[in-house]
Order: sequence, then C-alpha cells, then structure tokens
Amino acid sequence: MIHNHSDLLNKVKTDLPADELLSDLSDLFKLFGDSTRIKILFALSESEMCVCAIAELLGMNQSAISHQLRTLKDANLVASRREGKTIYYHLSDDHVRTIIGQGFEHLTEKH
Amino acid sequence: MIHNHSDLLNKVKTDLPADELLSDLSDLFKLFGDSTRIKILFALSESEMCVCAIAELLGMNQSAISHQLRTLKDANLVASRREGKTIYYHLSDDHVRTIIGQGFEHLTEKH
DNA sequence: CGTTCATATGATTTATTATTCATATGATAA
DNA sequence: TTATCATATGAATAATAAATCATATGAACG
Repeated sequence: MIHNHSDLLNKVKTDLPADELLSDLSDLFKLFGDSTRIKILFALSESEMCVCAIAELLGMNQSAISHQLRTLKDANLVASRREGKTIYYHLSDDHVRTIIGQGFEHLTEKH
Repeated sequence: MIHNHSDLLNKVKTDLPADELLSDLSDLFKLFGDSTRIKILFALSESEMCVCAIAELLGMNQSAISHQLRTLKDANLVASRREGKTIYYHLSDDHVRTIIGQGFEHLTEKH
C-alpha cells in the first residue's frame, strides 16, 4: 500500500454512494441471483399465477416456492391477492421486467 | 394441486427460457448480489484502479479484494492490465453500468 | 362444526460462498 | 541474485441461505 493513489482515492470516495445504499443495492440484486427466484419472476412477468401453479411449473414442492415468494414479497418485488382459497402472485412493478431484461441483454449480446 | 391451471402452465412453459439460460442469468445477478463486489464495480465505474487502491477504499485486505476481482474477471465483468508491478482493473463493458443503474433507479424511485 | 384444499411457517439439514491466513508468483531495482 | 513490492492463490473457517419436513393457518363447503 506504499504506492500513492490518495488523489484517486479521495475522488472515488466522494463519488461512491453511502455504504447502506450500496448494501441495499446488492440485496436487491441478490434477489435476482437465485435460479428459483429468477424463474418465478420470469413466470410472473408472463402472467399472474397461484402458488401451486408455480410449483408445478418449476417442478418443486409447494413449501420451497412459498418460502421464495415470501422473500420476494418482503422485498416488494411481488404482491399477492386472495381469491377464495387460492392466492395469486404478480409482479409489483415494471422495474423487475426492466432489470431482468438488462441482464438478458448482457448475456445474449455477448458474441 | 387439484385445481386446474394446465392451460396457463402450457402457455407460460413455452415462453419460459431454457433452464440453462435462466441459470446463467441468475449467476450473472449473483455477481451483483454481494456488497463487496458491488462496491468494486461501482468504484471501477468511476475509474480504473489498482488492487491495493480498491482494498484501501473499501477498508478490506488485499486478499479478499483479489479473490473477488478474480470472480468478476472470470465472469468477464472486469478486465485488467499490468503496468510494472501494479495491476489495474477496469470494467470490461458498459452493461455493468447499465445494470447497476437500473437497480439504483429501482431503489431510489420508490417513494 | 369438522373436513378439505391452498398456502404459510418454523426448525433442521445441506450446500454455498465470503473472508482470512499463510504462502506463492512475478516484476523491478539495488 | 537477493530483496522488495504488488498481486494471486489454496486451504480452512465462518457465515449465509436454499430446500425439506412436519405442522399450522385460514377459507370454503358439506
């Protein structure tokens, strides 16, 4: 750490957002960083779905899906409505589609 | 799983990308889903930096930063060049900025 | 009511991953 | 060549989190 970069450090340090914001940001991306959740979000970007439909679509058990839906709901990425015994989930806003779309572009645009 | 949603399932199933692609997508987001890596990427979006500068900026030891840079390099999110004993890292393309920007927007646009 | 269906939840197990420590590599300069 | 500086790497530890199992909740309907 001898070699000098204090000028650069000061510059970057002032531009870097607060730790808490960066932590929130990584927490957000973490939600997209699991294949089960990405599949759920992708499915919901097509259509509102109930829990057991998602479970059947992904070939996973109901409990696992419920846990992940809870995570996504706590983060306000999805919302739900009840209709009798069934609970339907949907994306809570369009940012989810945009973020996934950007990731997709990154993957597919690479040669 | 008695209640019927096979029509919906068939529709969504055809639109859902292949498992491998969705897995790649979550792997991509996973890289942004760690606060150390997000900080590194953010810093590099300001300026090319050497390893020890990043370590000093984040208040972490050199080894931890090196390990994370390796992860980011393996995923082609960052690239490096050598100048004498020093190795400078930079973002490998603009998608990184775009993806982080989208996440940022999502966070800040919420009331 | 009690039963059934759809979903949620808590606890446990299992798997994954970030950081640390010690050491290796690789370039430079004396 | 030896010493030093900057970085990389392997192994081990520690922390986090996903899936599973068993069970709880809560609505509808006989």
